[in-house]
Amino acid sequence: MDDIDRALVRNLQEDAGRSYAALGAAVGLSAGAAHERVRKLRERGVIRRTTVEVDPAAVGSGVLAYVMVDANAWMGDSAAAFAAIAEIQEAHVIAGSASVLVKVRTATTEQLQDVLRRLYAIDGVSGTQATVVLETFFERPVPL
Amino acid sequence: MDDIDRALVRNLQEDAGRSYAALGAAVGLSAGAAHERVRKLRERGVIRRTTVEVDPAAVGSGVLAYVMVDANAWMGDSAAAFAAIAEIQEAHVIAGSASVLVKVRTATTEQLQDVLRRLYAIDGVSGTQATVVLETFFERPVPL
DNA sequence: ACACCAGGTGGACGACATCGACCGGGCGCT
DNA sequence: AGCGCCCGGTCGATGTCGTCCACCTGGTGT
Repeated sequence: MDDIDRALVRNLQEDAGRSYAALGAAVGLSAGAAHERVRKLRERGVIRRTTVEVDPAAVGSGVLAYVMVDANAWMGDSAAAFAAIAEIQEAHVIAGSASVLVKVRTATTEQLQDVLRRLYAIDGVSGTQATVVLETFFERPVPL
Repeated sequence: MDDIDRALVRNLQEDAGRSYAALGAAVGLSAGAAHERVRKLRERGVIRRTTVEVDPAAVGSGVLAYVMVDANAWMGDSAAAFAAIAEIQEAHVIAGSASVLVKVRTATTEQLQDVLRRLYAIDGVSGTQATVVLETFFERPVPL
């Protein structure tokens, strides 16, 4: 994981469709060498997968909210219960007054309310506090 | 934006490296037709870009925190000020007691503290409340 | 000083993206 | 209702690119 690897990852974050020849040229390597390094980055799990960034509003998820979930029980083993709610994009166990922080995307605020209802149905959940996003300044890849 | 488009996007979210032939087969179309639909999805901005998902811990961003930023002024035009802090991965204007919610990734808690210091330096920022993530259950693509 | 090896180069081969010519079915117009 | 237009599809040709391999080189440890 040297500077060249970091440059490769940065390039792929910008555009994963870039050719290995272009990738190599960008970091001063041949196409074959660039290919080999990227292969190893995948193998090591540094690169998890190559995916596509979607405009949430265009696919019917115009409403974004963060929900602090309070609990009266140990939530460490409840990942599956949160994953079962399709509208939840992220779920984290947090330090602080609440127990879990989830990121929710829905089409409407009514559907957001429905997600809150389903959150309450999870074992151990004692309360929620939703924060609705008014405007997203930016969302960008993991920093290097 | 019909069911076929949704299926295509779902497939590309899973693996953007999939061939157009495989993509077409998955939705009952020829490679050419699949290619054309994906091209239009990009053109329309439904697909913003094709990128690579990176393991944050592997690139020196093992600490994740959400920070509620309080302000005593209108923050609507301050996107650039937040974008200038490289460790900030997301920044949203929110409804509620705080003004802005930011997602921060750093290597250490010391660096997190430094980010908080730089947040205070932004015009209009009057306070911060950081929530450190202990464990991430999951992070997944925008739901369809 | 020598041998080993991780990591790089360049070329060959096959697969895949990309484009164009052609086709069919749905919709609006007369 | 009939006609023609056009969006969106299939199929096939072409060139680029990913992928693999054989060979090379510079650094490291004994």
